[in-house]
Amino acid sequence: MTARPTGRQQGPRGRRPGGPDTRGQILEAARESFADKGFRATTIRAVAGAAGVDAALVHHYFGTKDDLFVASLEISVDPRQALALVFAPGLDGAGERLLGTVLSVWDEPENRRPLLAFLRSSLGDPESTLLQDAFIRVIFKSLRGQLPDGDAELRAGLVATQMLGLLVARYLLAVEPVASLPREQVVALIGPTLQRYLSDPVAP
Amino acid sequence: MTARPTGRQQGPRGRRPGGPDTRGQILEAARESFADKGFRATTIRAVAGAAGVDAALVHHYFGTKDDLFVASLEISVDPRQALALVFAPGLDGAGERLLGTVLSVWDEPENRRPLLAFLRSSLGDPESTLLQDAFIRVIFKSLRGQLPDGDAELRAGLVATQMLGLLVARYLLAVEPVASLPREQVVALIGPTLQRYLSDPVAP
DNA sequence: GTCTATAGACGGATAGAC
DNA sequence: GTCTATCCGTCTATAGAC
Repeated sequence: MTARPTGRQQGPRGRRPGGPDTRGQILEAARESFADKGFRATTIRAVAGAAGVDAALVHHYFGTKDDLFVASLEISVDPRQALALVFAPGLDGAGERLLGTVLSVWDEPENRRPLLAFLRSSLGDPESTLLQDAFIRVIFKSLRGQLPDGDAELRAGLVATQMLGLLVARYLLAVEPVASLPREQVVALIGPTLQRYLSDPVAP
Repeated sequence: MTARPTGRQQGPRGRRPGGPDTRGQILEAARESFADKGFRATTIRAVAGAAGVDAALVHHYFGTKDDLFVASLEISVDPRQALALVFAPGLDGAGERLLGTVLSVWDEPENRRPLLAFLRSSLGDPESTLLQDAFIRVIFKSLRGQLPDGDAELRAGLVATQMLGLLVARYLLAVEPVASLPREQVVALIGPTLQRYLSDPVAP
């Protein structure tokens, strides 16, 4: 569970690990439901049921449904930092490195569900605009900042189309054979596309 | 309104056009809401309100909410037919032709909302699996059928990632500058990617 | 810490009057 | 054709007992 390392508000003087970690179980059930069904279709009651507790307990630990959603979105990577590492060696090969990094984050089991939850809810519920805009803009801006000026905006947009589509097809819709392809093969097939969007001429 | 040309179940001996086409207004309001907010977040009451009628009338014309959704999904193009036309001249240039065709369909005002509604609801509400699978499989199979054998499945999947991502970024999320780019420029920028997925070697 | 009870809203769908 | 009235279900959230 990724709940521990973040050190958020536990119970006032919380129980030591070893007993049944109810809070963690609730959080895990929430991640699963948000990832599979999105924000709206997820009900507190269902989450509580899956965790084997009462609905009121969910509120007790996490507050409102929005709070629960936010709590279930934590991942173990800072996107800006990861992006900086990708572009540190220069623009050459950045397409492959970018893709490899993103896929390795998504393939990490503890990140998968939070990311899926975020992706699905961003696309499905257009009123998540707060988070959506906040997060996407951070990544987008960060990516744009790594590119040479002039066409940076357009290049970042092109990269976004291919990257977004890959994530949707591979993880959200599970379109075969893309979903089952080993990571290295995806990088070999699609990395060059990203590289072209990053460094090929785009002017008319 | 695309309601006329399809000739579905009107009232038993329906009114001639000229009066306020209530049914059409309801349908238009439904398309807008489904496109903007997805299936779940759309309420019959809100649709009725936007159309200036009572909620019961919506049921009277369209039956259940699912029926209304299905009714709002009609577009003026048969995907299989369009695909066949794209691939008729051969594989050369099929990437650009495919992209141009898809974008021209999406840019048609009367198709835009039905397509958006379908895309948003497919991605957001995973229980639309019936429609989702039906439709996507039709397109996917149709596309695959146009490709030389061997890697057809993989090529179709790769094309899907780029196409899907473009549609999501351009129409659903409206990521700039991709959303505002003229169609021809999008074709020039992304068409070659599709062409490579269609005809470049993919074997290791 | 965990649950019972309940308030308060909202939404889909139907019956039937006009 | 259009609306009023209403039933029934589901959901979030809170107060408070154990």
